[in-house]
Amino acid sequence: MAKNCNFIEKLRELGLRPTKQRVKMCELLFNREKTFHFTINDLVKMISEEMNEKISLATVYNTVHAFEKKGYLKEISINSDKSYFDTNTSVHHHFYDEDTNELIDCDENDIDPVNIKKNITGKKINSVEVLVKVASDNQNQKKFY
Amino acid sequence: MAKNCNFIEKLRELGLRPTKQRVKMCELLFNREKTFHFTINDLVKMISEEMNEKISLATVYNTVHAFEKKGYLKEISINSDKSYFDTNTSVHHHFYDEDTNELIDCDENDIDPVNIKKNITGKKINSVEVLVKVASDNQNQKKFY
DNA sequence: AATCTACATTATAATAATTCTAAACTGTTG
DNA sequence: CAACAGTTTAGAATTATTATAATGTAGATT
Repeated sequence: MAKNCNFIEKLRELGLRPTKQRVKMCELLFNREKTFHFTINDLVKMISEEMNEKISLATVYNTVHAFEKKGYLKEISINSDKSYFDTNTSVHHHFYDEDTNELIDCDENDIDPVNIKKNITGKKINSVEVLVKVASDNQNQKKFY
Repeated sequence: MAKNCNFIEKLRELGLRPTKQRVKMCELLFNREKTFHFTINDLVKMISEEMNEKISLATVYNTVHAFEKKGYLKEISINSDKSYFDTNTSVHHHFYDEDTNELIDCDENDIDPVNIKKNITGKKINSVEVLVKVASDNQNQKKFY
C-alpha cells in the first residue's frame, strides 16, 4: 500500500498542494485494493468517524472535484438526488439496486462491450456508461398514445 | 393528433382526475410526434410562455411524477443537478452533449443490444440504460496508483 | 342544481445538495 | 523568515425538490 509521502509526491505532481486535508482524503480514497463508491455525505461521515478528523464540507467538495478533474475519481449518474463517485476510473459499468440504493461494479465479464454505431460530427465520445437498475419487483412501461 | 377529450378520457382511465392543469400538460407533453426531453424548469417555462398559462410549480412536479408513476414518462439520469424526463418510455439510449447539455435519442440502429451476463439473485432487471457522453474535447482517465 | 367529499392545486415554507464568499490559514519560493 | 498564492473554513446563498395547510374543484349523491 502507498504511504503518505507517496500521496504527497503524487499531489505535487498533479499541481495540487499536499495539504493535510488532501493527504487524509487520499489515504481514505486511494489506499484500497477494491473499487470504492461513495457520496460526499458518506465521505464526510467516514472522515469524522473512521479518521477522527474534521474537514470542512466545502473542502471535501473542493477536493473531490479536484480529484475528479484530474481524472482520479469518476462521477456516476444514478438518480438526481445525490452524486455518487467511484475510485475506479476505468471504463466499467454498474448495477444499481433500487431497493437498497447499493451500487455494484460490473467487471469485464458481466457485460459485453457496447457497440456504438452512431457518430456525432465534431464530437468525441467521452464516456459510455451502462446502468442496470435492479429491484425485487418491476413495473412495466406503456406508451400514452 | 389526439384532442383534449381524448386526454380527458385517458386520464380518467388511469384514475387521475382530468383537471385543467393535467389536460394542459398532456397537450404539451403527449401531443407530439417526436420524443421530447425536458426538465421541470423547461416545462414551467413552456407552460407560461408557449401556453400562456400559470400552473404552480408544485403541480408541475406532482403531475410529472404522476405520469411517471403510471409509466408515461421516464426519468433519465445524466448528472445530479437536474432531472431530465422523456416522453419516450420505450427502452432506448441517449447521447448527452456535455458542451450544450443537449440530450439526443438513440434509435435501435445506433447501439447494439446490451448483453448482460450477470445475474443478481432475487433481483429483476428493471432497466438497462446506456448513456454516451460526448464533447468537443475530452480528458483521459488515469489511475491514482 | 345544490351539496358533499375526496382528491388537486396553490403559495409558501422546509429540506437537501451543492456552490459561493470573504476572512483566516498554510505551503512554497526566494 | 517574509511574502504571496493557493487552501481551508464557517456560514450564507443558491438551486432543485418535497412538505404543508388552506383553498378549490371534479364527480357522485341527493
